[in-house]
Amino acid sequence: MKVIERPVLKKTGYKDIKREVFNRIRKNEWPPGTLLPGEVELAAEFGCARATVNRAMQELSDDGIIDRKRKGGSRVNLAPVRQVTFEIPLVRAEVEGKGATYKYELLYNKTDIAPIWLQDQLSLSAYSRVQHLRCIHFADGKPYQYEDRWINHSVVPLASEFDFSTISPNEWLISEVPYTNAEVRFSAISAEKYVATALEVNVGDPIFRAERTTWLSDEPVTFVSLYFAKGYEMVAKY
Amino acid sequence: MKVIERPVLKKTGYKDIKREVFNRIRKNEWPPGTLLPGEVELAAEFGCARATVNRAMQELSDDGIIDRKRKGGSRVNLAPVRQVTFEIPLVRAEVEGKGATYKYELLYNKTDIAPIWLQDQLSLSAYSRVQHLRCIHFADGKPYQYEDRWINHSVVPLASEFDFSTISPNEWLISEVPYTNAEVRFSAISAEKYVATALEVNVGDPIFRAERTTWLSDEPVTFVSLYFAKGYEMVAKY
DNA sequence: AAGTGGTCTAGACCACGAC
DNA sequence: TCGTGGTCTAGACCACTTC
Repeated sequence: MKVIERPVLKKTGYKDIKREVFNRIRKNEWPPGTLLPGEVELAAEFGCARATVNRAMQELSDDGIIDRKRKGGSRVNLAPVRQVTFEIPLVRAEVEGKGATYKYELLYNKTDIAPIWLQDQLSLSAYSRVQHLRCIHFADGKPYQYEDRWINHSVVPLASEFDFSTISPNEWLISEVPYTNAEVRFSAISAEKYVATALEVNVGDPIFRAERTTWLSDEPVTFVSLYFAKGYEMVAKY
Repeated sequence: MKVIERPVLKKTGYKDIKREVFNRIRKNEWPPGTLLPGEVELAAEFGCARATVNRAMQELSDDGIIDRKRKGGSRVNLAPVRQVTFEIPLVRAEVEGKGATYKYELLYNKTDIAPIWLQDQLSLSAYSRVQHLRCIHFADGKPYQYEDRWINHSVVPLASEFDFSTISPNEWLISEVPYTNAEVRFSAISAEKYVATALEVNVGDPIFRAERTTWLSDEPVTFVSLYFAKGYEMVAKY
């Protein structure tokens, strides 16, 4: 008589523990507020080392599912802090990712003293020299995104010499000043004349706008306003 | 003579390693594309166990700074995939967090057969019963967010019995059906009459809208459109 | 003061994937 | 094939916090 072969029983890894704990939480076996068993106890239950349990619980904590405190133990979060994560691709990558042809065009490029509002925005000293660029990104020949950017020359002096007629400031900056900190603000605005013209929409049409300020360890690098074409949607799953 | 006390020299932890490696990358000592030293080598350099280096490098990988492959080693990412993370709080918490007084009002509440477009949106079978709610959230007495929600009764039948006149469907659902999957879409739209009236803005004004579809393991739970008051901004740092 | 999570170690085995 | 990262272990010490 033939013995049915079974796949070898896999050892419980941290992922298994993470899934199992999460399931118990989701099934309300451990409702919000519950004090979970300690790491030692869980390790005993799952028959593994404490370090393995620790990793699983750490990740659940990172994911905002549970809250951990020394001595206090781990508790199921009362108000799960849902967080959405968006990837911020290069415009070019975004356009090409949709299967469209990307085109870029420089509209304006001038270096001068920073206007007052920008000094405020970037905490610049008076008379700082900044480069002002305006450009537009196309998808299949149609305007996709209008970009209005200011670059701080005291941090990125090389910008003055670079030819932005073929490479967009976005792309150049990423290669030149990688790993910056940034703040983004998304909002809905009404298209004013200049933007409306560039994006080929009517004045007053609703526009999805992203404003981003970027620093290289406390030094302001650039401020950019991105105006998206009509119908643009920013999507995320979580 | 008094001896200056120094803090005891701390051992190098995974955070130190992470910071150090990141600094070398940022200083272009290890430019994008560089093949980094292996974990064993780094462990030797930092005088610690491989596991410690491993944790540091894992996090750098999670952060999108480096790319790791078995046998291939770790490389500095060419195109750093920047990602922004937003927290999605309860409206109430959001309003109160701004120091404003929160108020909620139910405008509409009716249960019926799902309209065709919703059947599509949620992959519902025909004749599914859904509850349609409209409500508005105030901050200091001013309209803050208008909510238009549909709840799938076959997943959350209890919704039909619940009194939404004081507790918003948002809050009730989170307590009732926690840890769901969701997809959000943000866009800028033009206020049509009904929304404009509710938010006390002019018809045609630009509105920041979030649409969210929620599932409880493949079962569609709810679809909601959130319309934010004029001037609303969604902010994130990264 | 004591219990819980945070972190490190030294060693081990495994699995992927470049060669 | 075989080097690299992925993961686990058993034990240890430490630091934070609540009691």
